Amino acid sequence: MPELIEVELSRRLADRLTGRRIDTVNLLDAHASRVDQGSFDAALAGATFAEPGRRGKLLLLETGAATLGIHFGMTGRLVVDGRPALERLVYSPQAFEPRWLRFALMLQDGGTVELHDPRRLARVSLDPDLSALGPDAASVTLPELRGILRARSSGIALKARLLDQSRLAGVGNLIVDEVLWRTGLSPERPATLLDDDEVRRLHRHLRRTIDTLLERGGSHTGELMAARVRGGLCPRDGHPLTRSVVGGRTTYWCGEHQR
DNA sequence: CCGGATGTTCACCT
DNA sequence: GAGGTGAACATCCG
Repeated sequence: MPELIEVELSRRLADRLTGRRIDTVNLLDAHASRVDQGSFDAALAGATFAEPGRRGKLLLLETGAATLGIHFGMTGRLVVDGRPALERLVYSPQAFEPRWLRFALMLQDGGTVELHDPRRLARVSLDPDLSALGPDAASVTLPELRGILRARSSGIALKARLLDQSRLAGVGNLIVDEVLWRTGLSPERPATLLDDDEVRRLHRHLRRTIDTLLERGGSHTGELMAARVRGGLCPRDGHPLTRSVVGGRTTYWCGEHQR
C-alpha cells in the first residue's frame, strides 16, 4: 500500500493493537527484512503495543520496547485479526495467497498481525531511522513546504522534489499527479522557481487533496485517476493529457491548465 | 507475448 | 555532490 493514504488507513486499523501483547514473531520471508528472526524475537517477544504512528509511507507499530517499522512497497497489505486494512489495492492482486504472507505476529490473546505482499517489495524493520524522512505531507506547514521547494538544487523538477521522501514524506506518484493537476502547476517546473502565491496554492491543494483521498479511501480516488491512460483527456478542460516521465515516474498532466 | 503498475535501493553515468 | 537512468524485486492485467 503505497502512499500515505493507504498507510494511514492501515495505522487506523492498527489502533486496535494498543495495549495488546506480542507472543511470537515470524519472519516468513527473510527477504522482507534486513533484521533476522533472532533479533525480532529479542526485540518484540513479550512486548506490549502502544499507539501506532506513521511518518510518510512508514507505519510505526510502537511497543514499550522496540518500534516495528513496516513499509508496504507497492503491493503490501496489513491484516490485523484477520481484517485487511484495504479490501482492494490497485496494482496488487485481490487475493491473499498463503505464499504471499511475509511477516506475522501472534498475540497472546490469540490475535494476529500479518503483512501480505505478492511482489516482495515491502520491508519490516526495527527502530527505523526517522531522520531519513522529511516532514509528513499530511501535516507539513507552509513555511516547511516553502523551504523544501527552495532548498538549493540544480533546477530539479517540482514533481521530483515532492516525491523525495527525505524532504517530504508520504507523497507518491498518484497523489503528486493529482495535487499538481488540482493546483494547475506543471510537474516539470523547476521546484526552486515557484512564486509565493504558487507555493501557497500548492500547500493548500496538497493538504486538501490528502484529506479528500483519505475520506474517499484511497490514493486512486482522485479526479485524474481515470484519465491516467494513454489518450486520456483532462477532466477539467478536455485537453489531451501529456504522458511523460518526470522524476523517474510515469506522469500524466494537462499542458493547457498546468503551467 | 509485451509493457507497465501507489516504491525503494543500488549501480553507473553525466 | 546532484541528478538522471535503468535494473531488480514478483505478479497481475490489458
